[in-house]
Amino acid sequence: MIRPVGRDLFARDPRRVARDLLGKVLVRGSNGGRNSDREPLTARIVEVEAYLGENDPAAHSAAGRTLRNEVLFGPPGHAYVYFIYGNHYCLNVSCEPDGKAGGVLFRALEPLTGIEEMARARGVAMRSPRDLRLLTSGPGRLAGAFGVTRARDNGCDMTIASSGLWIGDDGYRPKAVRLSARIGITKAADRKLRYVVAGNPFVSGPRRLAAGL
DNA sequence: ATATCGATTATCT
DNA sequence: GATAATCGATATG
Repeated sequence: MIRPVGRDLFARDPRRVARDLLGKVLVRGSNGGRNSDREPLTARIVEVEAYLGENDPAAHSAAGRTLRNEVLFGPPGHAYVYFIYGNHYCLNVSCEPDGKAGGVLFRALEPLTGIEEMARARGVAMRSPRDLRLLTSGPGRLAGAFGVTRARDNGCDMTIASSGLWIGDDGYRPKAVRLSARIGITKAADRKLRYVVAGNPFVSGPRRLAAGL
C-alpha cells in the first residue's frame, strides 16, 4: 500500500522537507513515457540535500528567478530538473509556498522494483548484489536509472499518482537520520544540510560520508 | 582505500 | 569565456 504524500509536506522549509523525505519512495509510473504494462520503477529515498531560498549561495535560486530555475520559485511539490557537467541530470523537488524559492536534491535511492529496467537505462550489468549501488547511488545515477530528463520531467507535479514521477509513503520510517556537509559544492560548503538514512548501504560517496560523518 | 583528471554542454557573466 | 548540486576511469598505497 503506497499513496502520494500531500503537498503540505513540501510547503515548508527545505530542511524539514529533507528530513521527512527520507524513507519515502520515488515512483516512475505508467505516465512517464513508459509502457503501461510494465511494473513501476520504485526506490526508497535514503539521501537528500536541502537548498534554501534565502541566505544560501549554493542554491540555484540564489541569484534570483531565471528560465532555468523558475520551478524552485513556483508551487511546492514539483520536479526541478537541471543538466550538469555536460553529462548528467539531477532531480529536485520544489519546497516552500508558491512565490518563495527552496528545494531538495535527491542524492541516493535504494532500488525496490523495476531493477532490470533501471540497469538497462544505466547501461550496467548486475553481476552481484553489490552492483545495485551503481543504479541509484548518486544524483546523476538515480536520474539515469529513472530516465529523468529536463524535457520530460521538469515542472512535473510529484504529489499525484497520475504524474509520471511522484513521491509515495508506504509506511516505512528510518530508524536513524544523520546530517553532514553537502557534496560537490564550493559555496556555503560547511553547512550541514545533507540528510542520510544512517547506515544505509545505498548512500553515495565514501564510507565515512555514507555514515553521515 | 583515496586521489586526480577528462568528458561535455546549458547557463550565466 | 568560465563555471558547474557528477561520473567513470586510471593511478597509486
